[in-house]
Amino acid sequence: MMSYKTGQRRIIMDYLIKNKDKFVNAEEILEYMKKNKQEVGLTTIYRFLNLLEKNNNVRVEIENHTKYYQYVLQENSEHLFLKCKSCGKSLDLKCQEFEDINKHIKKEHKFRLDYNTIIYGICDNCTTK
Amino acid sequence: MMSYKTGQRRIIMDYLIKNKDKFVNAEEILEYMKKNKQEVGLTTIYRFLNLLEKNNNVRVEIENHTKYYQYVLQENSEHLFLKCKSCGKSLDLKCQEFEDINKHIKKEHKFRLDYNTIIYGICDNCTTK
DNA sequence: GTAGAATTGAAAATGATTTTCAAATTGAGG
DNA sequence: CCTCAATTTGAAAATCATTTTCAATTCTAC
Repeated sequence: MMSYKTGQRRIIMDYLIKNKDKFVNAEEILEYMKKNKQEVGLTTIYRFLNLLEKNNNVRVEIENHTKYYQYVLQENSEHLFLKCKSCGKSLDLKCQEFEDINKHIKKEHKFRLDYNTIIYGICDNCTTK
Repeated sequence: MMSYKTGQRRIIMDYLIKNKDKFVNAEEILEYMKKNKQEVGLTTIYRFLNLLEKNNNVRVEIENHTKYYQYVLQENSEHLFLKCKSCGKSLDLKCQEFEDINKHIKKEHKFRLDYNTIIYGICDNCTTK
């Protein structure tokens, strides 16, 4: 496991978990830290985010040359994630159908799915307008 | 449809189609153009790639701060695409199982899948080493 | 304690992409 | 063929998130 029990990493970690339903970027984390008088440098934030990414603890999304991160809780770490390309609405795909797909991909295509993959689509609401 | 029948866009287009099995970046396209004495500026390449992306004609992947593009042929434009995060091996998911998943997502989750989504995993070969 | 390793962060560097803007090309109508 | 407006082009400059550097600080064993 990662050593974020110590130092500023724990602080960054807490922020990520608190915001587990959004995608946040380094700048936003820094902003929050500043407001709450937490001393963390931008470089440290970037370094830790890279670590989390390498360890597959986060979903990563890039928009406008900026990386956004979402911490993946253990309980959701085996579910695919669907997100609307247009409005951002998103959900964990927990139905049986996806368990089946995972099995199918494993058996027939010999791949182990990366559950942090973000699957994109357009939600009904965005389609009809 | 897009107006790439004219000018340098057609040249870029041809290159993308010729390399439809890889992901290529702007610099590689430029390099190729230079070698073949085709006059196309980097700016034009970037502009056209952005256009293709907006029109959902390409799959986009970002690695090391660099965007890589893969042209999506009409015939594959309704299949999900699976790629190994480690070695890059990839395939179009054409089985019935995925047709079913598409229907499921449409009916139960009210999303229209974006077929240009890249689903990541680890292939057998990369898993066992 | 103390040495070695890991972490931190300010400042500078990086580098792919975008913006700007003036020149060239295109295309629709006459 | 012209002509004019709209589109496209590209060189150079600007942008800006991220990485690198490196010296200082903190942590961890022993």
